[in-house]
Amino acid sequence: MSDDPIPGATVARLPVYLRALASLAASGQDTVSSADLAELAGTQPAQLRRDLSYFGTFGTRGVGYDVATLRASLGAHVGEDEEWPLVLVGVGHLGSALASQFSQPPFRVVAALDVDPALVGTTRAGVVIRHQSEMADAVAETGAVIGVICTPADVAQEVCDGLVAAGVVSILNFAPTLLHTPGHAEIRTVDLAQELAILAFHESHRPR
Amino acid sequence: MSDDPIPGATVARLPVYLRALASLAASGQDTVSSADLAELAGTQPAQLRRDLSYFGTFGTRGVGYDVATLRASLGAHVGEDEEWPLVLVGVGHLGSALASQFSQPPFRVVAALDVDPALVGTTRAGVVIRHQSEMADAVAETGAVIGVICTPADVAQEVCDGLVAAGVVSILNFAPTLLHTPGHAEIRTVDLAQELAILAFHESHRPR
DNA sequence: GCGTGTGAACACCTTCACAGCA
DNA sequence: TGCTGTGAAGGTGTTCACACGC
Repeated sequence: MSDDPIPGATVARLPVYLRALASLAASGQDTVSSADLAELAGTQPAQLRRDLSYFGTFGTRGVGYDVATLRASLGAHVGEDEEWPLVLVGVGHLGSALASQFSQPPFRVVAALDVDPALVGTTRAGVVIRHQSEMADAVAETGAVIGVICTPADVAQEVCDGLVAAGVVSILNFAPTLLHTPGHAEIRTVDLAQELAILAFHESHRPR
Repeated sequence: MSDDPIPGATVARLPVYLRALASLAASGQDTVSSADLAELAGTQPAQLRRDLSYFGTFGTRGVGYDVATLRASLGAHVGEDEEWPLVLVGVGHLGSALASQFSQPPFRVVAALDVDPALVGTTRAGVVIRHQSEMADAVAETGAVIGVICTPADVAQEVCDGLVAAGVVSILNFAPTLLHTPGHAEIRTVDLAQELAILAFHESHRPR
């Protein structure tokens, strides 16, 4: 019941629930119903209850959920207790944006790499940018566990290979290309233009 | 069979197929099997054939698909023939990155807005940044159809309201917050940190 | 009474496996 | 023979609806 297989769709919603809980906590609310929390998270109440049921029993019937308790429990399951050191490869505009976005707990950018000599030596999110050729050293020294690729698409595969070789097995890829990997690293590709294309599809099929 | 309801999951894969087809076309290949195209797109052959079947019959049994024909047909369904004018709100690092990413056909950034006086008047992707207060005018003058929100989370909702008021009904939101809308505009929220959290979840549940 | 937790029904999506056609 | 197109099967995710406990 605790580490049975959690549906991927449920995992994807956990961060949303956590954010909603954080804002409830910030506004001083200490109890919340599945209806209200679902509303905040953009889901259905039944969906929310089902999702939570994979992790245990948190609510009180007739009352709802204790915000602080639920938040702590979910947070622990998502790994919010540990700190996740990231290595960022490619520090153009996108990389710079992510450097700050991804420096909030439980994440922290501990290394940033680029090939541009003009960028090497400058700072992002409190980290000095090093040259990409130092990847293996940078990963070893900082203990980075998750790699974030923000390079152009044509070099993303070799960057990915380098990260895997350096021991990074979780990779978030923002380059619009499919990455292949020898071992079983986990790679998630976020394709920004894809979302836009989906929007265009719906727009062009909109009933007029 | 042509405009029956297309599964959302299929729609989400179309951009991937189109990119794969583009790279095949670029490399001079004029025919491709479902197995090869699926490989390039990171899917299963049966999946690919099923997806294509929603749009018609494109292949030749025993042979495969004509790259150019398939590409043109899918492209038409996705709206690649028209040009989609975008209005970009919030031109920090993320907005700047998207300005260039989103200026490739069939998309074009036709207006960019920000509140920072230091940014107003400067140029991104060939467009001069205007002050956010001119949103209604900017949309009206440029005919922007899709809005892209790259502002901080705390102002995203009012930006969203402004866009809807200006007549923009398709919105891509990169601020980490849930947007509500009065009418039935279509809003897709891309939460960059969410993907990272999913990665952390898997990493912390990785068998050791 | 009220809201959770959950079996059961449902809808959606993916995969299999093979008939059908070049 | 080779590969597509697709009914049928299987799997995954969502919603219903109600028993249960505060």
